[in-house]
Amino acid sequence: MSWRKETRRAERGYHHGNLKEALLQAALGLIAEKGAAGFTFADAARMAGVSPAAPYRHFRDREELLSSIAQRGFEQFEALLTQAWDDGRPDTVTAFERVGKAYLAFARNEPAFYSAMFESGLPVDANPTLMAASERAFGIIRAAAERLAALAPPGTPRPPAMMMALHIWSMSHGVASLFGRGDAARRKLPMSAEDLLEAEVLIYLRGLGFPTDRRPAAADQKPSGPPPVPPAGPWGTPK
Amino acid sequence: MSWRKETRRAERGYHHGNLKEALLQAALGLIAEKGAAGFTFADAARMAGVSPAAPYRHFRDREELLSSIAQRGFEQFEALLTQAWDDGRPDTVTAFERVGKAYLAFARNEPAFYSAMFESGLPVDANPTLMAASERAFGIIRAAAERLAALAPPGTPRPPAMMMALHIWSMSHGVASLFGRGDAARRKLPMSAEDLLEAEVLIYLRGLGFPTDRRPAAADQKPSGPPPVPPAGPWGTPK
DNA sequence: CGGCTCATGTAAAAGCCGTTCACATGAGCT
DNA sequence: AGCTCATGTGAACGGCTTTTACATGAGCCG
Repeated sequence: MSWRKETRRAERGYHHGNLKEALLQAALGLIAEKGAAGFTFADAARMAGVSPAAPYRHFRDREELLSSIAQRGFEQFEALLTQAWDDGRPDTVTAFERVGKAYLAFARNEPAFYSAMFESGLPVDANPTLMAASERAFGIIRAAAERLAALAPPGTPRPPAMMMALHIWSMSHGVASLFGRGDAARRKLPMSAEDLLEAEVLIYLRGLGFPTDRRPAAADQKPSGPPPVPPAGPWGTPK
Repeated sequence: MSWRKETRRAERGYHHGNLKEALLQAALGLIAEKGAAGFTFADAARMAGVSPAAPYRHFRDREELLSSIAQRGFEQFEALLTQAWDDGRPDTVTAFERVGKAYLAFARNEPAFYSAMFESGLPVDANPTLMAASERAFGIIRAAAERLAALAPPGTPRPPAMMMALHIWSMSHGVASLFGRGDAARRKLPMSAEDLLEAEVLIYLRGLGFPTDRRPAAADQKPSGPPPVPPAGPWGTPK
């Protein structure tokens, strides 16, 4: 029996022992449930079994708790994007699309973090730590764009990597915000958010001159290996 | 001296005369100032010079006021998009891009409406009237995409208009959300949000096979007339 | 072990907000 | 003139945020 030294039992005595962490977890659950706006400091305290004033020993105010969550969110986000990018393996275009999908997956699987990070209205640029975490996450997208830009087909002007990164970011964020959430503000879609974004990115990359129809950028990585399943095109099979 | 029969003078007697409208205006200002989350029912009442209970004669609760504002927002949004689209004049691609810019302009110029419509977390799909207004606004983008899809270059499979519309919407929304606001959550950009979106849409359209470098789709409208200023490409002059 | 100290938690209170209800007012109609 | 009902008021309830004074006990020092 693993007796985690945690929020088990209300008779934990006067001192909680791990309140800060418990509050963060409680808040995460509450935000996922009722949105960043509906989340309540007092509720988190109640859920942790402490008085409404206790949280103030660990967070200056409600906003700082939110910031902490956003901070963690950006860190997890960065980790997820890093993993998705996987340093561009097996090939740059494939990895690039995986990053886009990871963005969506994060929005869908971690609505609380996503909400705190992008929809809570907290001033990201006012908090240097938060800002830095945000920049690091975006840095992954930017690094991926850098690699992709370097593979621009010869003869065409090379697209600025920063611009590409911003474009990919805005596409991912737009799709995630409009269609990628569990049930809030959902709209009827003829396709999944994932497919929508994938097609969008593919069309965009094609617009930059990247070959995307068959094996993408075969000269990119080691030229051997089994060819991935060739997609029929950016929007399924044209009938 | 135009004595508008409005919120002039506090001595308006027991009855305000135009409270509903005054509340909407007050709320609009407050939301623009402090965000949809920070906006307060009591504050709106105070600003209109009535007691905190008065608004309940005109709105079931705070959320209904927010809904009303979102409703109006979608209507103005639709009007703006309609005007920008201008039935595809002078040519489809130009008008299409104008729609994208109008989206951005709306987000920038009407932050309160935009906030209520997209960032307030209100359940759009739970309110049929609101939903309908939202659909009508999106309908403009969809109609524009329809016209554009019909012009797809021969020989290539014709892209589904709905998909194009969703793509354009997500791009516009993504750029607007991330970079297009006054000062909240602003990020440093190497270019304006407008230019960023324009380049994004151009690259996307090119990816669909539309000619966008010189005179866009010259065969689209009346073939004569002065050629518009030819853009150097989607991302300025390659140096 | 005894005692000190300080981080951590509590209780109470002030001020705000949303919401409701009984009541007041007066605009508009007959 | 008088009636009626939409519209506004005041007071009250419960909940939230935040502050302040006080309580507790974990960890350290001798």
